[in-house]
Amino acid sequence: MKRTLENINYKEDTELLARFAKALGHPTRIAILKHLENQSCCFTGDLVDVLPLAQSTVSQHLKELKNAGLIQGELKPPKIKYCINQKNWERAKLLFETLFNYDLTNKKY
Amino acid sequence: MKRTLENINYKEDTELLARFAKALGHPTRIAILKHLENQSCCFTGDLVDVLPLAQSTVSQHLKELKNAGLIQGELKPPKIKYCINQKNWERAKLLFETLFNYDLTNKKY
DNA sequence: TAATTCAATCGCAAATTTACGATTAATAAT
DNA sequence: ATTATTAATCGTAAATTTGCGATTGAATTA
Repeated sequence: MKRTLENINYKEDTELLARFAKALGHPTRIAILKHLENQSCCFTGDLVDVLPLAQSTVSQHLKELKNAGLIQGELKPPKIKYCINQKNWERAKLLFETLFNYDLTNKKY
Repeated sequence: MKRTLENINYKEDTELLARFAKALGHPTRIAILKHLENQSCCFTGDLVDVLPLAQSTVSQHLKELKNAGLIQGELKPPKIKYCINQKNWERAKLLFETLFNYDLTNKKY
């Protein structure tokens, strides 16, 4: 963005939720996460086989999911085993639930 | 993106979920939606007062939320009243739930 | 009719995202 | 020691996103 002289401070939860949402904001990354849910874990190569994208592109998507904290990689040389980061996955789940269930939780009484 | 000669076809739900997630992928837009949940509905001007952003920028964020189907605008000349699009909101909620509750719904038995 | 109000849109600039091929680094196998 | 395998990273290009001020269009009010 341009001319952003001062940064905006949103609530921490808002920032975090947006971060998670942004990471989920690409069909390839949704597909990766769905695959990880099915397989529990998998190697980068498995995903390259499944997705119609170059290895470097898949690697980049994995990096973004990792940076957002949604997945984690474990070294199994020379491969890397990726799994969903359960702790942050639960965190994300709760943040989305809070957003979508606002009416039920806060407006009923 | 570059050199995308053929488009990738993901499942419809995957595409839709990614679309919703992308729209949620900015703290300003999360803030707008939270505000709409609190107020039920509001005018663009209300949001401009609340957010430390230019009117045109807020308008752009509203446009993205509208394009994703998460909100809808109702003409109340010369103002425009924005509300959450309940139908699509529910759709989004379900798609996120399906993603996050995969283990529970599909792996328990 | 003219002035005012509200919000979308335009035009621009900078940053970020998406994608690819090529290269690199690390490890395993020969 | 050399070769092969795996996946990250680099460099590049194009598209998209984010932000702003200025302008426009629509409708209300004076």
